[in-house]
Amino acid sequence: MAESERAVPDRTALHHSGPAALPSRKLGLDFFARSVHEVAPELIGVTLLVDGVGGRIVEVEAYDRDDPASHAFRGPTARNATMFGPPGRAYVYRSYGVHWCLNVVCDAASAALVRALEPTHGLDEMRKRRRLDEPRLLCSGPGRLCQALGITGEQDGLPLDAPPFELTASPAAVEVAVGTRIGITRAAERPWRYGLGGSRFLSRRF
DNA sequence: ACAAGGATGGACT
DNA sequence: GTCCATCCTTGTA
Repeated sequence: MAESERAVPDRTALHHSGPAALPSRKLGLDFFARSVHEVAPELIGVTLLVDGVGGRIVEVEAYDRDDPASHAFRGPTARNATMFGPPGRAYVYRSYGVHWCLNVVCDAASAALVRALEPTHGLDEMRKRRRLDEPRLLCSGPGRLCQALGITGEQDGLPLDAPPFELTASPAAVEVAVGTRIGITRAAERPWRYGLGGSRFLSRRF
């Protein structure tokens, strides 16, 4: 089969209706106590705030226990301890010695990497932290959004249903684009990247 | 003890 | 497109 004919999931789409009809419903720990493969797509459209600064999640990736690309693949270590703890916590790790990346811990040592937000709250604070004005570049990437929201290793292990975190379900139904994950070498073909296909705030187009 | 390399981003050609 | 800063984690000896 020619490379161009290979079945790629990038144009696939699915839907989630939002966890409830109630607008502004805060996500409790039970939301995260499921397979990351259920949770990750439902995170699209969720508003993520840290001390009131943040926005709407437009891109995430799923990593599970039997996933060669996951930090949890080789079992518990000091770094990934949070992934093996209870669901609903923030797993924050340092990437390339420079950046911080935020994950939402789900069931069974799985987690969803939050890769991009559409900034909606605290734009000025984000601009200050990022030393950059352009809204499009504030949170379009896992390292960028952590810098914009002030997330560091200090938040590793903290529960997501309490300050400084606040996660609020989307009031509306969302169409979710699906694609392959970015920046990994192992298990790179798994279609575990989810996002708002048309968003200008993605780290990369679907 | 040591070397390899990474779930990135910014600068540059 | 390419290069690489920077440092911590991990695998291996």
